[in-house]
Amino acid sequence: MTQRPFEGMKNLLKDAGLRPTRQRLVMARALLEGGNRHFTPEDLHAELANEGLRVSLSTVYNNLNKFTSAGLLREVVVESGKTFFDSNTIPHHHFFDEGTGSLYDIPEDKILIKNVPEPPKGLLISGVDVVVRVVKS
Amino acid sequence: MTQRPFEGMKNLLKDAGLRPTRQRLVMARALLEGGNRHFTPEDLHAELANEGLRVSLSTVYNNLNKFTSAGLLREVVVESGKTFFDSNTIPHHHFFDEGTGSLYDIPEDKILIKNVPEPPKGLLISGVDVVVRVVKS
DNA sequence: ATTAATGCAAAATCTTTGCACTTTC
DNA sequence: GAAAGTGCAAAGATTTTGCATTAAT
Repeated sequence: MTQRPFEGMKNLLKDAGLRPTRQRLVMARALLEGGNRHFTPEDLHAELANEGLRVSLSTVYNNLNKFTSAGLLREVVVESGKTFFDSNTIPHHHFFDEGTGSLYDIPEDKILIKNVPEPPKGLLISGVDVVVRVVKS
Repeated sequence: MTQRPFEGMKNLLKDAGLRPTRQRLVMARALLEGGNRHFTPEDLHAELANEGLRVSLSTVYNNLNKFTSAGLLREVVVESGKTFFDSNTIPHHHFFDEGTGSLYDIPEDKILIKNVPEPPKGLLISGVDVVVRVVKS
């Protein structure tokens, strides 16, 4: 994991074409410093609030979307009605615990996928997502 | 594809522990007669309305959920904020066209998946879903 | 100074629920 | 006639948007 120096966050945002506002710096630090994270907008908003960092919920939503468009985050779809974001943008797969709603990364090269058929005419494969659903045993 | 006889629908529902009401028969016919289908609750509601078959949207939602619990349908999660149902309950995978929102089945045995890692402690694999995202080429 | 971002409240989705009425068993 | 299902309108939950204010270039 690249432990990004504090000052680097500003450049990270600038390089992504995003103005380094206080709110975005706070979000970027929480998300991109340290290890891979899976979270909903609410999760992040609550976490920041807990630390006394106030960023409005709509700004959290708006910026998570901008971060995602800029390639800083990735969206993971595993449950209808909830959006998860993933700070790991390298292609990879997931375990999804249906009971708790927790996600766990599976490195892409751990799973062998072969013989993916040709897509329908006029379409190109943009990505392959594997979700391994798990339940309490 | 098993073309279920008209009368069979009643038994299908009964066998699933669901009272064969007019609304459920109408839904079951639309969904389970003929080939595999992918649809949202809104899709189905509009389709029925088009044919002059009135079933309230809440009843469509409620019954799609009951059908799913009963194993008559399956839920497919590919896009946050939208629930897709699939009348094909046999395990299989999907192409998802991000542009149009269309789903296409991929038979389970077409794709070879190997080396799925052990799930985290205390968890058991309940299913493996592969979504092949495709875009206009 | 210009342009973009924030925060709030309001609106837009999508889905579930409470309850009186109707249908099935 | 008891139990379950329906339909409506209302409530929930999640996400986006309009707009005045504030901050970044």
